[in-house]
Amino acid sequence: MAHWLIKSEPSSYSWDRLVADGCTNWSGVRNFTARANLKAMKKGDRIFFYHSNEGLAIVGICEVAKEAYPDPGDETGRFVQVDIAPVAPVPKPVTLVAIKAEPKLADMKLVRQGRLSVSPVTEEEWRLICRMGGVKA
DNA sequence: GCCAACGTTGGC
DNA sequence: GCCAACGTTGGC
Repeated sequence: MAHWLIKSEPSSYSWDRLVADGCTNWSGVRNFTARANLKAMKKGDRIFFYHSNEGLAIVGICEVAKEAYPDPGDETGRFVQVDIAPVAPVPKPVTLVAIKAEPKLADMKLVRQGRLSVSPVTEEEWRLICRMGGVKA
């Protein structure tokens, strides 16, 4: 199973809102690298939910509920969306500061390519961040 | 609110 | 197909 990280500004769509909604379509991605990642997602893959601009931390874990399908909001028909559902909150949100302070996470896409909104997370990174966040395995 | 990074667009 | 201009993202 692959792991991923998606970002959202809490002011536009927060973790709390995802929990309240139970499921949502992750649309509006207009970046080819991010799109490639969306397309690679498989049902059941786990995803870190990161709050950008405010909070700056990984606050929750969600999963792919439906694999990539066309984003109806995209007039060009080139982009896709997936459906995601919340799995569990991260008890101790893992901040960007903490991630940057951890040498083992220095190569994370989140750090290396800050603007990418959908990025892959390696197995090692996933486990370490879960530990840092107090997530039970 | 500013600014740096970087991806996309469009003219040539 | 290259490259400059532009727009957007996101950390600070």
